[in-house]
Amino acid sequence: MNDIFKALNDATRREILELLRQKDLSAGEIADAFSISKPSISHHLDILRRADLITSEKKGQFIIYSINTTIMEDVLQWILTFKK
Amino acid sequence: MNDIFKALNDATRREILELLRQKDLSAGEIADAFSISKPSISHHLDILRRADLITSEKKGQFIIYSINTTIMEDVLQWILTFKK
DNA sequence: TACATATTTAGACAAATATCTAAATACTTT
DNA sequence: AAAGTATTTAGATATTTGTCTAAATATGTA
Repeated sequence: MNDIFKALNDATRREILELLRQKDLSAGEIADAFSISKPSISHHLDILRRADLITSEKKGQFIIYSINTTIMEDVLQWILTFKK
Repeated sequence: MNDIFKALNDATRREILELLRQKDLSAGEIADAFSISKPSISHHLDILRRADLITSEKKGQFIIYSINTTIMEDVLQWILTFKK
């Protein structure tokens, strides 16, 4: 739970999730969407992956990232305990 | 939105919200629930208040904190865009 | 008014974080 | 095999963050 909130506590990472919500993307494609260096994006992807918010799969020369929405369920449940 | 995720990105602050979910508490009562100093708790309360996750009201010598669940709605909506 | 209680503000410090450049690794193509 | 492309790892650095102690502010009570 700590890892998830930590991962979500960064605007760049939240934007990465919003991109991946639409479709799977390679690390390079993700990096192209931002004006920060590829190593920095790689680091963000690592944090998201550790939190299980995304998964990665090697496709030849590329590494394709996908969102894992099931983990969002945990956050959802936590938030829901406050509603009402 | 950034402020909210920032506020939620700390186990102590999330526990404070869980306490306040049950009932309003004074700053001192909140501090008593943790083993960190009162100034540190005061700082956490400030961050939660800035994020609008809690409100405070002076009652004589005490400051009573209450949870503001309406702000949780924003997080909820953000999370929900990822479900399904 | 003087003292006690409740809370915050100020200032310092160590740990964590986001970023960068340079180098390493892995795959593809010529 | 050599060169090019994609991505990560390593190491450095500046900023942010969580915590502390000491002091300040505000309220209540003797």
